Amino acid sequence: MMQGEIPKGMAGAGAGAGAGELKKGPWTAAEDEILTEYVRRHGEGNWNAVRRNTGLLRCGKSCRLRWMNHLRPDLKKGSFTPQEELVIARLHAQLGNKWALMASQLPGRTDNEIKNYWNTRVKRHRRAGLPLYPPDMQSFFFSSPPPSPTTPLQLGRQRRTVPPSPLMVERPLLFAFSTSAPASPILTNNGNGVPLLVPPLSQFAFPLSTPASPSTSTAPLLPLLPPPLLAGNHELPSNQLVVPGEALTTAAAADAYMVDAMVEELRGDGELLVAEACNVDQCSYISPHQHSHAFNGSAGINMKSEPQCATESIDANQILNTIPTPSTVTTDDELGLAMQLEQCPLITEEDWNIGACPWNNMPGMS
DNA sequence: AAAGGCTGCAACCGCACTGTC
DNA sequence: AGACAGTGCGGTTGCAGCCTT
Repeated sequence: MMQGEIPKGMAGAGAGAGAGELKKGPWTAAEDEILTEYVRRHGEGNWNAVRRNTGLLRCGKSCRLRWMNHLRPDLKKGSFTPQEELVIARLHAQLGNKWALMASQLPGRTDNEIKNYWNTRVKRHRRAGLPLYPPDMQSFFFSSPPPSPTTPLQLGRQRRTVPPSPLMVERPLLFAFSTSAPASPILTNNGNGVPLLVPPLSQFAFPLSTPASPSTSTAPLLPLLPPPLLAGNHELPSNQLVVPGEALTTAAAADAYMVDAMVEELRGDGELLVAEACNVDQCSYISPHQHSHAFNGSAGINMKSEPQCATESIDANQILNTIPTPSTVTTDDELGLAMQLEQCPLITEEDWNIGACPWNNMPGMS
Protein backbone atom coordinates (compact mmCIF):
# COMPACT_ATOMS: atom_id res chain seq x y z
CA MET A 1 0.00 0.00 0.00
CA MET A 2 1.37 3.35 -0.96
CA GLN A 3 1.69 6.27 1.36
CA GLY A 4 -1.47 8.35 1.41
CA GLU A 5 -3.58 5.63 -0.05
CA ILE A 6 -6.63 4.90 1.98
CA PRO A 7 -6.64 1.30 3.07
CA LYS A 8 -9.71 -0.84 2.81
CA GLY A 9 -12.06 -0.21 5.65
CA MET A 10 -10.10 2.77 6.82
CA ALA A 11 -11.39 5.50 4.57
CA GLY A 12 -11.39 8.70 6.49
CA ALA A 13 -9.97 9.37 9.88
CA GLY A 14 -10.67 6.61 12.26
CA ALA A 15 -12.98 4.74 9.97
CA GLY A 16 -12.78 1.05 10.59
CA ALA A 17 -11.61 1.44 14.13
CA GLY A 18 -13.84 1.03 17.05
CA ALA A 19 -14.51 3.83 19.49
CA GLY A 20 -11.47 4.47 21.62
CA GLU A 21 -9.30 2.27 19.49
CA LEU A 22 -6.19 3.82 18.11
CA LYS A 23 -5.36 3.27 14.54
CA LYS A 24 -1.93 2.12 13.49
CA GLY A 25 -0.13 1.77 10.27
CA PRO A 26 0.28 4.11 7.35
CA TRP A 27 -1.39 7.47 7.48
CA THR A 28 -4.06 8.33 4.99
CA ALA A 29 -4.34 11.56 3.08
CA ALA A 30 -7.44 12.39 5.08
CA GLU A 31 -5.60 11.92 8.34
CA ASP A 32 -2.76 14.03 7.10
CA GLU A 33 -5.17 16.76 6.23
CA ILE A 34 -6.78 16.67 9.64
CA LEU A 35 -3.46 16.80 11.39
CA THR A 36 -2.12 19.55 9.19
CA GLU A 37 -5.19 21.63 9.78
CA TYR A 38 -4.95 21.07 13.48
CA VAL A 39 -1.35 22.21 13.62
CA ARG A 40 -2.14 25.18 11.44
CA ARG A 41 -4.73 26.29 13.93
CA HIS A 42 -3.16 25.33 17.21
CA GLY A 43 0.48 25.02 16.47
CA GLU A 44 2.81 22.19 17.34
CA GLY A 45 2.75 20.49 20.68
CA ASN A 46 0.09 19.03 22.93
CA TRP A 47 -0.19 16.15 20.53
CA ASN A 48 -2.53 14.18 22.67
CA ALA A 49 -5.05 16.95 22.23
CA VAL A 50 -5.18 16.21 18.52
CA ARG A 51 -7.19 13.13 19.14
CA ARG A 52 -9.48 14.86 21.59
CA ASN A 53 -10.10 17.82 19.36
CA THR A 54 -10.26 16.22 15.96
CA GLY A 55 -11.41 12.70 16.52
CA LEU A 56 -8.33 11.48 14.76
CA LEU A 57 -7.76 7.97 16.03
CA ARG A 58 -4.04 8.35 16.39
CA CYS A 59 -2.05 8.59 19.57
CA GLY A 60 -0.17 11.77 20.32
CA LYS A 61 3.15 10.19 19.59
CA SER A 62 1.99 9.05 16.23
CA CYS A 63 0.71 12.53 15.42
CA ARG A 64 3.94 14.13 16.46
CA LEU A 65 5.95 11.67 14.44
CA ARG A 66 3.83 12.14 11.37
CA TRP A 67 4.08 15.89 11.60
CA MET A 68 7.75 16.01 12.34
CA ASN A 69 8.80 13.50 9.73
CA HIS A 70 6.38 14.15 6.90
CA LEU A 71 3.98 17.03 7.19
CA ARG A 72 6.18 19.87 8.40
CA PRO A 73 6.34 22.45 5.64
CA ASP A 74 10.07 23.00 6.02
CA LEU A 75 11.00 19.44 5.26
CA LYS A 76 13.42 18.83 2.48
CA LYS A 77 12.38 16.01 0.24
CA GLY A 78 14.55 13.80 -1.86
CA SER A 79 17.74 11.94 -1.28
CA PHE A 80 20.72 13.32 0.55
CA THR A 81 23.19 15.37 -1.39
CA PRO A 82 26.85 14.36 -1.31
CA GLN A 83 27.48 17.35 0.91
CA GLU A 84 24.83 16.24 3.32
CA GLU A 85 26.26 12.76 3.32
CA LEU A 86 29.64 14.12 4.27
CA VAL A 87 28.16 16.15 7.06
CA ILE A 88 26.31 13.13 8.34
CA ALA A 89 29.42 11.00 8.31
CA ARG A 90 31.36 13.56 10.24
CA LEU A 91 28.62 14.23 12.68
CA HIS A 92 28.24 10.53 13.24
CA ALA A 93 31.93 10.20 13.82
CA GLN A 94 31.68 12.77 16.54
CA LEU A 95 28.29 12.22 18.01
CA GLY A 96 27.53 8.60 17.44
CA ASN A 97 23.90 7.73 16.97
CA LYS A 98 22.63 11.10 18.03
CA TRP A 99 20.22 11.36 15.18
CA ALA A 100 18.26 14.26 16.52
CA LEU A 101 21.38 16.28 17.08
CA MET A 102 22.55 15.45 13.62
CA ALA A 103 19.19 16.44 12.21
CA SER A 104 19.51 19.80 13.90
CA GLN A 105 22.58 20.36 11.77
CA LEU A 106 20.78 19.44 8.59
CA PRO A 107 17.78 21.71 8.19
CA GLY A 108 14.88 20.07 6.50
CA ARG A 109 16.10 16.62 7.39
CA THR A 110 14.64 14.46 10.10
CA ASP A 111 16.34 12.25 12.59
CA ASN A 112 14.46 9.30 11.16
CA GLU A 113 15.69 10.10 7.70
CA ILE A 114 19.26 10.36 8.84
CA LYS A 115 18.99 7.24 10.89
CA ASN A 116 17.60 5.27 7.99
CA TYR A 117 20.25 6.63 5.70
CA TRP A 118 23.04 5.75 8.07
CA ASN A 119 21.80 2.29 8.85
CA THR A 120 21.47 1.57 5.17
CA ARG A 121 24.92 2.93 4.64
CA VAL A 122 26.36 0.77 7.37
CA LYS A 123 24.85 -2.31 5.86
CA ARG A 124 25.98 -1.44 2.38
CA HIS A 125 29.50 -0.50 3.33
CA ARG A 126 29.94 -3.49 5.54
CA ARG A 127 28.80 -5.77 2.82
CA ALA A 128 31.16 -4.11 0.40
CA GLY A 129 33.96 -4.05 2.91
CA LEU A 130 34.23 -0.31 2.65
CA PRO A 131 35.00 2.15 5.39
CA LEU A 132 32.15 4.11 6.80
CA TYR A 133 33.93 7.38 7.07
CA PRO A 134 35.42 9.78 4.56
CA PRO A 135 39.09 9.72 3.62
CA ASP A 136 40.24 12.53 5.83
CA MET A 137 38.80 10.74 8.78
CA GLN A 138 40.28 7.47 7.70
CA SER A 139 43.72 8.97 8.01
CA PHE A 140 43.03 9.06 11.67
CA PHE A 141 42.00 5.46 11.72
CA PHE A 142 45.24 4.28 10.26
CA SER A 143 46.54 4.38 13.75
CA SER A 144 43.57 2.63 15.24
CA PRO A 145 40.56 0.65 14.18
CA PRO A 146 37.62 2.53 12.77
CA PRO A 147 34.74 3.44 14.98
CA SER A 148 31.98 1.06 15.61
CA PRO A 149 28.92 1.58 13.50
CA THR A 150 27.14 1.19 16.76
CA THR A 151 25.22 -1.88 17.55
CA PRO A 152 22.05 -1.96 19.57
CA LEU A 153 23.74 -4.09 22.15
CA GLN A 154 26.39 -1.54 22.72
CA LEU A 155 24.19 1.47 22.74
CA GLY A 156 20.70 0.37 23.46
CA ARG A 157 20.50 1.45 27.05
CA GLN A 158 23.31 3.92 27.05
CA ARG A 159 21.06 6.58 25.77
CA ARG A 160 20.57 9.41 28.22
CA THR A 161 23.11 7.83 30.46
CA VAL A 162 26.22 8.40 28.51
CA PRO A 163 26.05 9.82 25.05
CA PRO A 164 27.10 7.13 22.65
CA SER A 165 29.67 8.89 20.64
CA PRO A 166 31.62 6.02 19.21
CA LEU A 167 34.65 8.07 18.45
CA MET A 168 34.62 10.04 21.63
CA VAL A 169 33.60 7.61 24.22
CA GLU A 170 33.56 4.05 23.19
CA ARG A 171 37.22 3.66 22.52
CA PRO A 172 39.05 6.13 24.68
CA LEU A 173 41.78 3.70 25.50
CA LEU A 174 42.76 3.17 21.93
CA PHE A 175 42.48 6.82 21.38
CA ALA A 176 44.85 7.47 24.19
CA PHE A 177 47.34 5.12 22.69
CA SER A 178 46.95 6.48 19.24
CA THR A 179 50.18 7.73 17.82
CA SER A 180 48.38 10.29 15.73
CA ALA A 181 46.42 11.64 18.61
CA PRO A 182 48.48 12.46 21.66
CA ALA A 183 46.66 11.49 24.74
CA SER A 184 45.10 14.47 26.33
CA PRO A 185 41.51 13.56 26.70
CA ILE A 186 39.09 16.12 27.88
CA LEU A 187 36.14 15.41 30.02
CA THR A 188 33.20 17.49 29.17
CA ASN A 189 29.67 17.70 30.32
CA ASN A 190 26.92 16.88 27.91
CA GLY A 191 24.23 18.84 29.60
CA ASN A 192 22.79 15.92 31.46
CA GLY A 193 25.50 16.13 34.02
CA VAL A 194 27.32 13.36 32.31
CA PRO A 195 30.91 13.84 31.38
CA LEU A 196 32.07 12.98 27.95
CA LEU A 197 35.49 12.01 26.96
CA VAL A 198 36.61 14.36 24.30
CA PRO A 199 40.02 14.51 22.77
CA PRO A 200 42.70 17.06 23.26
CA LEU A 201 42.22 20.58 22.16
CA SER A 202 43.85 21.56 18.97
CA GLN A 203 44.00 24.14 16.28
CA PHE A 204 40.77 22.99 14.85
CA ALA A 205 41.19 24.18 11.32
CA PHE A 206 44.89 23.61 11.13
CA PRO A 207 46.25 21.01 8.82
CA LEU A 208 46.56 17.56 10.18
CA SER A 209 50.25 17.69 9.53
CA THR A 210 50.78 20.38 12.09
CA PRO A 211 53.33 19.04 14.52
CA ALA A 212 51.76 17.63 17.59
CA SER A 213 52.94 18.44 21.01
CA PRO A 214 52.24 15.54 23.28
CA SER A 215 52.95 17.59 26.32
CA THR A 216 50.27 20.12 25.61
CA SER A 217 46.59 19.97 25.07
CA THR A 218 46.78 21.58 21.68
CA ALA A 219 47.71 18.70 19.48
CA PRO A 220 46.35 19.14 15.98
CA LEU A 221 43.64 16.70 15.35
CA LEU A 222 40.93 15.92 12.96
CA PRO A 223 38.62 18.74 12.03
CA LEU A 224 34.96 18.18 12.43
CA LEU A 225 34.33 19.04 8.85
CA PRO A 226 36.76 19.13 6.03
CA PRO A 227 37.74 22.50 4.65
CA PRO A 228 36.60 21.59 1.15
CA LEU A 229 33.14 21.00 2.43
CA LEU A 230 32.83 24.21 4.30
CA ALA A 231 35.02 26.61 2.46
CA GLY A 232 34.30 25.57 -1.06
CA ASN A 233 31.27 26.30 -3.17
CA HIS A 234 29.39 23.44 -1.71
CA GLU A 235 25.90 24.37 -0.96
CA LEU A 236 24.99 23.91 2.62
CA PRO A 237 22.11 25.02 4.71
CA SER A 238 22.59 28.57 5.80
CA ASN A 239 22.74 27.82 9.46
CA GLN A 240 25.63 25.51 8.90
CA LEU A 241 27.83 27.90 7.12
CA VAL A 242 27.48 31.50 7.96
CA VAL A 243 26.72 33.31 11.10
CA PRO A 244 24.08 35.86 10.17
CA GLY A 245 25.72 39.15 9.44
CA GLU A 246 29.18 37.72 9.17
CA ALA A 247 31.05 36.80 6.09
CA LEU A 248 32.50 33.36 6.05
CA THR A 249 36.03 33.70 4.90
CA THR A 250 37.83 30.67 6.15
CA ALA A 251 37.23 27.04 6.70
CA ALA A 252 38.11 27.66 10.27
CA ALA A 253 35.29 30.09 10.65
CA ALA A 254 32.93 27.67 9.12
CA ASP A 255 34.17 24.88 11.30
CA ALA A 256 33.93 27.05 14.30
CA TYR A 257 30.39 28.04 13.64
CA MET A 258 29.34 24.54 12.86
CA VAL A 259 30.79 23.22 16.02
CA ASP A 260 29.58 26.16 18.02
CA ALA A 261 26.08 25.08 17.28
CA MET A 262 26.90 21.61 18.41
CA VAL A 263 28.68 22.85 21.46
CA GLU A 264 25.66 24.82 22.45
CA GLU A 265 23.68 21.64 22.47
CA LEU A 266 26.32 19.51 24.01
CA ARG A 267 27.51 21.76 26.73
CA GLY A 268 24.26 21.99 28.58
CA ASP A 269 25.09 23.76 31.78
CA GLY A 270 28.31 24.77 30.16
CA GLU A 271 30.53 22.94 32.53
CA LEU A 272 33.46 21.42 30.80
CA LEU A 273 36.03 19.49 32.58
CA VAL A 274 39.48 19.14 31.21
CA ALA A 275 41.80 16.36 32.02
CA GLU A 276 45.02 18.11 31.51
CA ALA A 277 48.04 16.31 30.20
CA CYS A 278 46.29 13.18 31.11
CA ASN A 279 47.76 9.94 29.99
CA VAL A 280 46.39 6.49 30.10
CA ASP A 281 47.93 5.79 33.44
CA GLN A 282 46.33 8.80 34.97
CA CYS A 283 42.93 8.60 33.44
CA SER A 284 40.48 5.88 34.05
CA TYR A 285 39.44 3.91 31.09
CA ILE A 286 35.72 3.81 30.62
CA SER A 287 34.62 0.82 28.69
CA PRO A 288 31.37 0.80 26.80
CA HIS A 289 30.05 -1.62 29.33
CA GLN A 290 30.77 0.78 32.13
CA HIS A 291 28.91 3.64 30.58
CA SER A 292 25.77 3.14 32.47
CA HIS A 293 27.42 3.47 35.80
CA ALA A 294 30.81 4.93 35.23
CA PHE A 295 29.77 8.41 36.20
CA ASN A 296 27.52 7.87 39.10
CA GLY A 297 30.29 7.52 41.53
CA SER A 298 29.95 3.81 42.01
CA ALA A 299 32.30 2.69 39.34
CA GLY A 300 34.62 4.04 36.75
CA ILE A 301 35.37 7.65 37.38
CA ASN A 302 33.48 10.52 38.73
CA MET A 303 35.16 13.56 37.37
CA LYS A 304 33.06 15.96 39.34
CA SER A 305 33.73 14.64 42.77
CA GLU A 306 36.84 12.57 42.44
CA PRO A 307 38.67 13.48 39.34
CA GLN A 308 41.59 11.26 38.66
CA CYS A 309 43.03 13.87 36.40
CA ALA A 310 43.51 17.51 37.05
CA THR A 311 40.52 19.39 35.81
CA GLU A 312 39.70 22.90 34.96
CA SER A 313 36.90 24.73 33.31
CA ILE A 314 37.45 25.59 29.71
CA ASP A 315 35.73 27.71 27.18
CA ALA A 316 33.14 25.77 25.28
CA ASN A 317 34.67 26.83 22.03
CA GLN A 318 37.59 24.62 22.79
CA ILE A 319 35.41 21.70 21.96
CA LEU A 320 35.98 22.79 18.42
CA ASN A 321 38.98 20.63 18.57
CA THR A 322 37.08 17.47 19.03
CA ILE A 323 38.44 14.50 17.26
CA PRO A 324 37.07 11.08 16.65
CA THR A 325 38.10 8.61 19.26
CA PRO A 326 38.40 4.99 18.45
CA SER A 327 36.09 2.54 20.07
CA THR A 328 37.31 -0.04 22.51
CA VAL A 329 34.82 -2.48 21.12
CA THR A 330 36.09 -4.07 18.02
CA THR A 331 34.12 -6.62 16.16
CA ASP A 332 35.49 -9.04 13.65
CA ASP A 333 33.96 -6.95 10.96
CA GLU A 334 35.69 -3.89 12.25
CA LEU A 335 38.99 -5.62 12.48
CA GLY A 336 38.65 -6.64 8.90
CA LEU A 337 37.67 -3.16 8.02
CA ALA A 338 40.62 -1.70 9.82
CA MET A 339 42.94 -4.05 7.99
CA GLN A 340 41.40 -3.02 4.75
CA LEU A 341 41.80 0.58 5.63
CA GLU A 342 45.44 0.14 6.32
CA GLN A 343 45.86 -1.58 3.04
CA CYS A 344 44.02 1.11 1.14
CA PRO A 345 45.49 4.36 2.37
CA LEU A 346 44.93 6.39 -0.75
CA ILE A 347 41.28 7.10 -0.67
CA THR A 348 40.04 10.22 -2.26
CA GLU A 349 36.96 12.24 -1.55
CA GLU A 350 35.61 11.14 -4.90
CA ASP A 351 36.19 7.52 -4.09
CA TRP A 352 34.46 7.74 -0.81
CA ASN A 353 30.95 7.49 -2.12
CA ILE A 354 30.29 3.89 -2.67
CA GLY A 355 28.85 4.45 -6.08
CA ALA A 356 32.15 5.71 -7.35
CA CYS A 357 34.32 3.52 -5.24
CA PRO A 358 36.68 1.39 -7.26
CA TRP A 359 37.74 -0.83 -4.42
CA ASN A 360 35.97 -3.91 -5.52
CA ASN A 361 39.30 -5.61 -5.57
CA MET A 362 39.98 -4.80 -1.97
CA PRO A 363 41.04 -7.60 0.31
CA GLY A 364 38.09 -9.35 1.75
CA MET A 365 35.76 -8.26 -0.94
CA SER A 366 33.62 -11.01 -2.32
C1' DA B 1 7.85 -14.54 -16.25
C1' DA B 2 8.32 -15.86 -11.59
C1' DA B 3 10.46 -16.35 -7.22
C1' DG B 4 13.41 -14.88 -3.85
C1' DG B 5 16.39 -11.45 -1.97
C1' DC B 6 17.45 -6.76 -1.13
C1' DT B 7 16.60 -1.90 -0.23
C1' DG B 8 14.52 2.16 1.42
C1' DC B 9 11.34 4.07 4.16
C1' DA B 10 7.41 4.85 7.29
C1' DA B 11 5.85 3.84 11.51
C1' DC B 12 5.81 1.66 16.00
C1' DC B 13 7.77 0.61 20.51
C1' DG B 14 10.01 1.29 24.75
C1' DC B 15 12.66 4.11 27.52
C1' DA B 16 14.20 8.50 29.35
C1' DC B 17 13.65 13.25 30.31
C1' DT B 18 11.00 17.33 31.76
C1' DG B 19 7.49 19.97 33.70
C1' DT B 20 3.42 20.22 36.52
C1' DC B 21 0.55 19.16 40.23
C1' DA C 1 8.97 13.59 46.99
C1' DG C 2 6.28 11.08 44.02
C1' DA C 3 2.87 10.49 40.34
C1' DC C 4 1.55 11.65 36.02
C1' DA C 5 1.29 13.51 31.34
C1' DG C 6 3.63 15.14 27.53
C1' DT C 7 7.46 14.93 24.74
C1' DG C 8 11.83 13.43 22.60
C1' DC C 9 14.92 9.97 21.13
C1' DG C 10 16.92 5.77 19.29
C1' DG C 11 16.16 0.94 17.98
C1' DT C 12 13.39 -2.12 15.54
C1' DT C 13 9.96 -3.86 12.44
C1' DG C 14 6.93 -4.36 8.48
C1' DC C 15 6.17 -3.73 3.88
C1' DA C 16 6.15 -2.08 -0.97
C1' DG C 17 8.98 -1.74 -4.76
C1' DC C 18 13.11 -2.91 -7.07
C1' DC C 19 16.69 -6.05 -8.43
C1' DT C 20 18.75 -10.40 -9.39
C1' DT C 21 18.73 -15.01 -10.73
